[in-house]
Amino acid sequence: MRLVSASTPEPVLEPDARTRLGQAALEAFASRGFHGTTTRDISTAAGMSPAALYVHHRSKEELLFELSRLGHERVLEVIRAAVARSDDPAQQLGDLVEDFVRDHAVAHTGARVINYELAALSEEHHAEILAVRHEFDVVVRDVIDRGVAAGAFATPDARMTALAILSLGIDVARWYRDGGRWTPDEVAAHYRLLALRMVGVAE
Amino acid sequence: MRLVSASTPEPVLEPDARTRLGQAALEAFASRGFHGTTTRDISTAAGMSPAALYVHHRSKEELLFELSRLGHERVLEVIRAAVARSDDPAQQLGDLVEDFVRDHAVAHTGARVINYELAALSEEHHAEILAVRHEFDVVVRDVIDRGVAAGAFATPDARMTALAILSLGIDVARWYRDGGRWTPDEVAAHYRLLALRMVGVAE
DNA sequence: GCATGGTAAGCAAGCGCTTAGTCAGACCAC
DNA sequence: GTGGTCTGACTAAGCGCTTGCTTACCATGC
Repeated sequence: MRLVSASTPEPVLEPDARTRLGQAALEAFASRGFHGTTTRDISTAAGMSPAALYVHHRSKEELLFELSRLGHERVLEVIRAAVARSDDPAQQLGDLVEDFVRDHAVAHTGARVINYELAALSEEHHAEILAVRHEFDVVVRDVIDRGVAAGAFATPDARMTALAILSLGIDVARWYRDGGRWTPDEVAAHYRLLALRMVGVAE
Repeated sequence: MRLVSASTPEPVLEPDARTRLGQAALEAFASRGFHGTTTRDISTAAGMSPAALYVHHRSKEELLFELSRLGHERVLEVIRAAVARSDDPAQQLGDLVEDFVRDHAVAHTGARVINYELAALSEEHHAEILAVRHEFDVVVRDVIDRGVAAGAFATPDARMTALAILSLGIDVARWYRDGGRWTPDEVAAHYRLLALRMVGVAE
């Protein structure tokens, strides 16, 4: 979040105040929700006074919006990059699901915020985020459509199948816990198989 | 919720105060979350003063707990009934998913509360709800285990597959909107197919 | 000598919940 | 039936506290 300043190299261990506030807010929003989190929770966790939040952000809502926007754009980049690695629809869908799911397991804190705190955004900010989310659908649906056109996939409703595949990944953010039964890679690999089966690809 | 009183038959159109408070709370919690909902929101929507809430419920949290407990027990009954209708694992899993998904689409308001407001419960109440949710996993896993044992299903990890199938249904509550592109029955039928494919049943 | 980044103190509003009391109907001796 | 008592649902008012956010001010480094 901070512009690089060559004149103050500073230790990597201590991120700047703006970043610390963002991290603290992300964790608080993920565990207690936007309305369950106070500005004092955030600023205290970042080691600052309540007023410091307003030096770096206009409001609590705008801080959520910024975290949400950054998170959504990062995830969109993840799935676009996965699709770009191949021309084969089955490979594309498999890679997309694997990367999407792994990301939701590894970054489940952030993923919880971007998936479950949308309703706390202002109307304008909400609309802006929904536009990015719509791109998720488009990317997945396009891959499925191409797979169907190539005869590799079979599904009675590509749009609903795309939604279901994204659902699978999103819900990982809800239930995944660090140090639980599975690693992110294990979940990702299994979900790749499930998604390919959902579109009718036989092993 | 109200005990029948023969001496005051009253019109069916107007539920009693306790029920109205419950319905108002469910809708408010679903759309704004537990912490985003005030006791004044709830009581006003039920057509009463703020103090009326405390005539029928000990606290806002206990009202959430009661809604959550009732909702979970109802859903558990839905999936148990679906499994009880057949002895064939494929039929059982198909029926279970179809009924579970339809329920989450039709009753998405209640389903949002029971799936996404757990963190607002007290520790004791949370634990009690988790016990019911564990039963969901057990029911689905048992069906899949029996299908695998019978040679009807094939999956590298029955436990994770069970979780993924429940995920699919739970996430319906997040995205489903009344009057949207699909009816609950259409979603349920499609998800039945997806779930059966996920366990390796070919059409 | 002035941005930049921070704080102490506190404001107005809103919060969950309580208190003291009203009122309609059920109950019952007479 | 009638008058008296009791009970349970409900409210007006408000308490003590917390909320998001502001203001006035201070320290540091270019």
